Amino acid sequence: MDVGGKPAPKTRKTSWKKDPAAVKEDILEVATIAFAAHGLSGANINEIAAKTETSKRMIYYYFGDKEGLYCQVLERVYASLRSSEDKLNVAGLDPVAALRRLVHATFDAHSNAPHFIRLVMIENIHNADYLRKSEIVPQLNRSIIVKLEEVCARGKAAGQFREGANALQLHWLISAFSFYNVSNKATFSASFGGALFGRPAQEQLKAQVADMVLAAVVIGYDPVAWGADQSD
Amino acid sequence: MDVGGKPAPKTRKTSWKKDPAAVKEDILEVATIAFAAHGLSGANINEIAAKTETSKRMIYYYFGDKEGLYCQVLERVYASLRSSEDKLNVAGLDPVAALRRLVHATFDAHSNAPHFIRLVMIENIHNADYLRKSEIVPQLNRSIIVKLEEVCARGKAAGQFREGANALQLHWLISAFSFYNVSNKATFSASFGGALFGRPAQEQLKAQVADMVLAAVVIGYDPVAWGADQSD
DNA sequence: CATGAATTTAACCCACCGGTACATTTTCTT
DNA sequence: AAGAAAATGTACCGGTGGGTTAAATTCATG
Repeated sequence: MDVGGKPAPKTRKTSWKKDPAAVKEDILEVATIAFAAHGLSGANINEIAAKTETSKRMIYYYFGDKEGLYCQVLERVYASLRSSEDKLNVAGLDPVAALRRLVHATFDAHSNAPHFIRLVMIENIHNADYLRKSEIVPQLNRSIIVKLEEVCARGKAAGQFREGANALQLHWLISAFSFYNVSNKATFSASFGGALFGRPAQEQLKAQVADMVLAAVVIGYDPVAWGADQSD
Repeated sequence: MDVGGKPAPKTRKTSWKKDPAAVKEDILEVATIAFAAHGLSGANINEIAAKTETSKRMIYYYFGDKEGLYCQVLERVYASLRSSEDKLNVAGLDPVAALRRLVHATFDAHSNAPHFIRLVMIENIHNADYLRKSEIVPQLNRSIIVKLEEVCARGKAAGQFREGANALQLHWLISAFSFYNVSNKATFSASFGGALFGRPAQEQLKAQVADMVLAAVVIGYDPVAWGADQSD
């Protein structure tokens, strides 16, 4: 009955909010930070609840248990990163420029999404047990592959890309750089110093990485960034 | 009596062993697996103790507390990986071949050291707080940089490598591939399928990665592996 | 306003687990 | 043999923290 859906959820009458969506969002926001900081077993539900506008009981009311909360945090953060990737439009660009733009954007997106990185690290510690249960994540991830496939196809059609160029492998390559750069910053710095993680070094790294990817895919590409400054 | 120092550790008189080193090793071995599997907070001391030849009491006797145990596990696993790297001798090889060999070896070493990978991941979750306290790890890590520097120097002297080639950046590149390939296997497979993680695909990936690194560093290098099979 | 469903509060429970107390056994030294 | 020191066994503690119980409050609806 009544197709129009529920009455606009914004109408708060007197004292209470009765705004479940907002409460859930609040919990997810806090939980994201907590799980990203301490992991699944390391995060503390009481602490999470304390930083919330609501109470521990509500966490269990809406999410069932700790794992349920964790799963939704995971899905939310995946969706957020992929949506930031989707904003990128490379359809009009020359394939080489498009690919370079994609590499730069992925590198930056990872740099700017530390919560995502940490949660994926944590999920890998758990052998992706929770991610595998998700129905939305695999679908989310299609989009980046589609985008790369499209660029590859155009590059090959233009005779610029090698025939072996492969979207999945490309994504693996680009992700490896971009992910490791954030995920292993702590141990890498502890082992070798922080020289690579300052502003200029990161820009140079980004340019070099793009150059490497292009050199791998583009026929006769002549890398320029290695040892030189390069901007987009 | 007896010459050679302590009485051969095998001579058990009556009941006890009196072999603290072996007991510690046993504990570290079990703890490595446990911490790698569940993380610092996730691992359970009682469980670790149960899988040991000895008792929980001994863990605290030798390692003080959980964190003390974790730290020694971490150092042990770092030492193990680096020592496997040290076995590799590239001094006699042409710089290009030497670098390719180094990439391949690093890739394989990471593939074959899942415990190391997981513990480094876990340590990154903890912002390398424990690694930073270690005195031996930074020293261990010098050796790989030294080796790369030596190859770079030879490559430049021979006019084969770009002047911008830099050992630290190279190590970062090589590690990024090799590490990500193992660390993110679970989530990557969950997201995009396991196609890249079978035997042949891994070999191809390894060859392509080596090709990319070489293309970045070697003047006028013409990549061959992208899309073709290539062995070492 | 009565009713019942949705939402929220406060107090509580209790298993688990990191860590310890204390006694005891074995080995080493002399 | 004796005593010190190292190594080990056993039993226990107590707080932490995930999860629950039951009752109260709010809101939509008739």
